[in-house]
Amino acid sequence: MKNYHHGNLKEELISCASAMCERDGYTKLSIRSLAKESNVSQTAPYRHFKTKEDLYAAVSRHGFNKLSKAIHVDIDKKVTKKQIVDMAIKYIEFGLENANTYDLMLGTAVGNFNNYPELLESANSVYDNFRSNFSKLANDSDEVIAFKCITLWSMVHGLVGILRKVQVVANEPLMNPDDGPMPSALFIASNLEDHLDKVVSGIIKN
Amino acid sequence: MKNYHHGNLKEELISCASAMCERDGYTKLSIRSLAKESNVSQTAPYRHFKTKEDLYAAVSRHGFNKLSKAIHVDIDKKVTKKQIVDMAIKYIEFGLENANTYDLMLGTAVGNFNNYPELLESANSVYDNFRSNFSKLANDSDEVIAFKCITLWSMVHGLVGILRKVQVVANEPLMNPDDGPMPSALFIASNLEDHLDKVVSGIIKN
DNA sequence: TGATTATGTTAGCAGTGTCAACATTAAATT
DNA sequence: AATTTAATGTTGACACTGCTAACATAATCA
Repeated sequence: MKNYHHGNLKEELISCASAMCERDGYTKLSIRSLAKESNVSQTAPYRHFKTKEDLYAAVSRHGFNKLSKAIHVDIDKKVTKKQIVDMAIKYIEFGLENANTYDLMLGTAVGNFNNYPELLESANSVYDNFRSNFSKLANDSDEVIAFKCITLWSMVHGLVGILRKVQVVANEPLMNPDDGPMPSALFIASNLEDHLDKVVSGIIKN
Repeated sequence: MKNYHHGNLKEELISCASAMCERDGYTKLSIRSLAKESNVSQTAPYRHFKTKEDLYAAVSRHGFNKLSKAIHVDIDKKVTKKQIVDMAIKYIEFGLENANTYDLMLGTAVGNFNNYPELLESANSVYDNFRSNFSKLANDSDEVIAFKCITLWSMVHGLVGILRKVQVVANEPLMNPDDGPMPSALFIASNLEDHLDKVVSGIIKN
């Protein structure tokens, strides 16, 4: 019988699941619907993902890899404050443009990254972008660099979350209501640049 | 027949659901398990919550009210930078000590707060704590105040999220591994105070 | 070639959100 | 006070879910 064995199912499932996740949100992503959309039997995915959390971890890893690429800056260039601000903006843009996937990545759907070494590695590579930038900007101890990284990461992570809530929560004239329920990442970024600059300046001053 | 009509079921359901949510996480909270734990029939909750999102909204509102109380500072007192730092620390402590509920509140389980006016009101009351503090600290325009609020809220929100991930993601000596998978809120707070002080200083300087 | 392993399928269990139909009580109307 | 109506509870059912067991087929390797 033809294509009883698919040959490349795992990668196709990850790719399909990633698309479904971003389209409908990870809560709507079911193993059965994924199987259906991939034209395999209900339980075929179980040959590649032991549990649903395994599938989540694979999709999350996919997202972290994408994020890591998105915020990456060339390692040879001299690192300036502006470059760090740029990285922050790219991070925020990723979070807003891939909101559903971001929720999966930074949420609690995958409980403990230690159970998924590959996911851990991909998440670490995001962190490494922060660290390598800060370490080239000043001569700080590892602890201070970690402190700066956490501060900036918290800032941008928080902005991703709050910017999606704030228009709903506060009736402030900060954002253009014509932009719909979620203001465009570009609009936010243009306003944020000054702001991030100040925050980063504060962080750099240690 | 005795207690066919419960009389106070809705509040008991909310209270029970809130406890279950914080105990097991909101994803494990099912209407049926809630009904079971409350000793009513499977579908009794549907008389009070039309959908599961309705139930989520009620639990979330419960959490926002608690958070609002937790970070509230007396309106008569003169507002100092330290007071804002204290508010930030209390916010972070709440997020870490009520992590599962916080995920529900600030996540995407309730899609649009506009569909739940009471929830919106409770979430707004948290925002009002930020705003009222900043507005008493300097003579800023509404836009500037909003900007400061969003910055600080993002910061503390981000810290709640990242501090729960960072130990898993980065192998930095920032936190004491003896504290287990989640470092104690007190430990973090003691380290964070200096840091938040700097961040708040940066925000205040506009 | 033959045995083993990897990868697919079908059938089925327990749990879920939700609805329809019915039962009982409280509240409103006459 | 009696009766109608609405609120609040129950039971039963449907489609969907995560997951497992039992089986079928194909690829790999001795």
